[in-house]
Amino acid sequence: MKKELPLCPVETTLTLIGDKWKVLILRDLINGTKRFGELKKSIGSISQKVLTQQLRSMEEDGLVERKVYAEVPPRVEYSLTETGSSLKPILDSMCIWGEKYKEQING
Amino acid sequence: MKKELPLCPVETTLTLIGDKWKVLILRDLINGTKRFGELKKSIGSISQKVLTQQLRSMEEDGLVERKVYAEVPPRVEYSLTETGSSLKPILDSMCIWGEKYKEQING
DNA sequence: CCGCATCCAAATGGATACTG
DNA sequence: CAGTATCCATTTGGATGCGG
Repeated sequence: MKKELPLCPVETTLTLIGDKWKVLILRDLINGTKRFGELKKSIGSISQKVLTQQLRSMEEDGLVERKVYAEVPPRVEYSLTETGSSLKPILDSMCIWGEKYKEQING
Repeated sequence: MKKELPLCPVETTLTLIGDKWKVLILRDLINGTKRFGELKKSIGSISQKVLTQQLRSMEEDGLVERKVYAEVPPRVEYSLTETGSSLKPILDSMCIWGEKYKEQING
């Protein structure tokens, strides 16, 4: 099921990262490789099913790399691709803006 | 119904603008004040109900200003607040990133 | 440990009809 | 023109149980 890209580039970006879970995953992986279980624990309220879905989707989009180790018990590690890492400045901007906004609200 | 802000600032920002429709509305309004009908026509595939919902939500969040003129037929104009305008750099970054991404894919 | 399959509840969005 | 109200189809996500 190939996603087709929207006409507007802003929308393209949003389609890829504009999701509550995806940004949280990105922020986690920016600090380095993590295992599935670590991600799940770190994000907290996400269900296993949804986390899997999001990771698969981001993998398809070329933002995340998935590495499976043939061990028992199994180990699966996720990391950002170069494309994924290139989103960092945007995430940082969003972070800064979000903080300012919060200040405005709370006075 | 007051929304409570998420813990992570990135998420805060995303809660406010991370929506297919909201970014499109923002991009439209960045170029100046628009009437309801203009927005609807410009965005195209959005339904009246959803456009109203999104605008109301953005108004509550302090991103958009709504101005009603006591005329017949009625005229309602929407514009960005200062807070809303301050999102422009982020939207621009997203736009640029989206274009690069598209090139990579179609490459 | 990681993830798939299934079932089910809730939220979302479109279509339509009606109003000041 | 710019909404509101209602109904309904689709999507989404949580919970649970099973499997490599």
